[in-house]
Amino acid sequence: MLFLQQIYEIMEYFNELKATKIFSSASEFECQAMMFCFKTRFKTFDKNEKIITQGERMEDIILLLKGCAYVENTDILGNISIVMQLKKGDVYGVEGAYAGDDYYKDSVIATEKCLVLFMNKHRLINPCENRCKRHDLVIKNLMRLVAESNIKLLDKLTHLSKKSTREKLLSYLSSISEKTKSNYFEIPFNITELANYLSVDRSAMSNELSKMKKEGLIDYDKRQFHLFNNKLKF
Amino acid sequence: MLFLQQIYEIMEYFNELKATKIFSSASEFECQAMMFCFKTRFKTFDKNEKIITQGERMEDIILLLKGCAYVENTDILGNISIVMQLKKGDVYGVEGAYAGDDYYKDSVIATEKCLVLFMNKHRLINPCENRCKRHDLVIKNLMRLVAESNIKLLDKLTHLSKKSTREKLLSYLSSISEKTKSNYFEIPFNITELANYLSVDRSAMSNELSKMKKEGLIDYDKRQFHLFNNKLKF
DNA sequence: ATAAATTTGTTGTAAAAACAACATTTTTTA
DNA sequence: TAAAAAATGTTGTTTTTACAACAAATTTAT
Repeated sequence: MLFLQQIYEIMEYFNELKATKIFSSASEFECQAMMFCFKTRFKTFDKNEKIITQGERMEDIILLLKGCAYVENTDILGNISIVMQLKKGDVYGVEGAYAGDDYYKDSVIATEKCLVLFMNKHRLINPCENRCKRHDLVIKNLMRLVAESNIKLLDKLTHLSKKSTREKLLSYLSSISEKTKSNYFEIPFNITELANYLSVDRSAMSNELSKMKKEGLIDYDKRQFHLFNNKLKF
Repeated sequence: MLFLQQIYEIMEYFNELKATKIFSSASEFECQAMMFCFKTRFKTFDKNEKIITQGERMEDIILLLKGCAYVENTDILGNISIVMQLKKGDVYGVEGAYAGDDYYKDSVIATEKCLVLFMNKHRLINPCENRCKRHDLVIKNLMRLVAESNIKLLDKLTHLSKKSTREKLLSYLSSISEKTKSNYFEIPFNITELANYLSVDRSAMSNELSKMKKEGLIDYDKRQFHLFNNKLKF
């Protein structure tokens, strides 16, 4: 009964699985095998519903198949902060699982209607006895995800560790410039989001951007930026 | 010839390998097998010598077996910043390898005499055909390392994204308090290092700490801190 | 197409941080 | 153990930032 239900679910949601980084290269049959192997469950959540509750026992890693959610942490003093946003294809819990956490360190809350895949953490992170063929690949994909997240965090830290708003901006903009190999590029944030990303006051940042434009260091319009490296380099 | 040399090297350095997180559970024989599998090379570096050069083609992941080093990045504008410190047992290059980087994104420089193990990144991250028995475990250990690094970075980001020095301090101190499950604890930094970690001016931070002490929020002496939660919570 | 909501740029003010300079204490090392 | 080096605490000054308030522009929804 449960067995059949799972088969049906995978048939129903295979396209969503296929679209994720961690299952992208698996066939429907292989997905089925893994679904049993990882003891998966699909579940839908409404907007504002709690998908994961901070402090509860951590049995599963989740994969967001549809919708958006955010990771929220409440510290010992009761301060609540949004740790990150999750979108389609993102996972939560991998780091904790590998680091040996027994309890969820954050809550995950649906920003809109979500479809979530729960996977048993032990089954997922330990290559299985019967070596279901694609497990190694899933682990590698998982590792890539964590590695990429690491790189993003390190980038952000580089910017945030600059003292002034201007330095933060230049650190950010030049990193984008480096990535795109161009000094004319589009950023993935609007101004408000950028201020939020850099943890600075929006109006102060907007002000600083204006100054930099006046000084001829940069030019910008909406998300389109132009870095005048000749003015910046020595 | 080379073959014999490698055997000798592993015999010579087995204790160092054993002491690292990624090879801790492997026997000498298994280490030998893996060393061939990963095409390893041991190499020593003097103080201030460059172990890895930013921009060069990335073939290897390195594991620091003896000594200390630091990771240094030069951005597009020519600004140099220290990304992190490496100590015995730390690896560099794993994230880049999994993220598919072709070139080293940073330089690694020895702070003192170092012994370094170079491992071919492809061999290391792809479970091998002949399935040398411990490879899976090494990959899992590697993943744990990256996962833990991720958690640390996220922690630091939480603190740095606070706007005021006081908030940064409280965020940091309460996270330690949470980890140690006590409001009386020792921090792993001295005051100067803490200011550096939190990216704030040392003297300003010292001043802020004094104020907080006067206000009865905290008490401290050297690295020993006491958080008065009752004063902090609402 | 219009109204409503959101984002953006600007300004002035108050608060906070960086910076510099220095005396004192602590730690290191010769 | 003495001398040197490094870390720490304190203060005053200058610079920068956050914050608040608001008008203008842009985007979204109806």
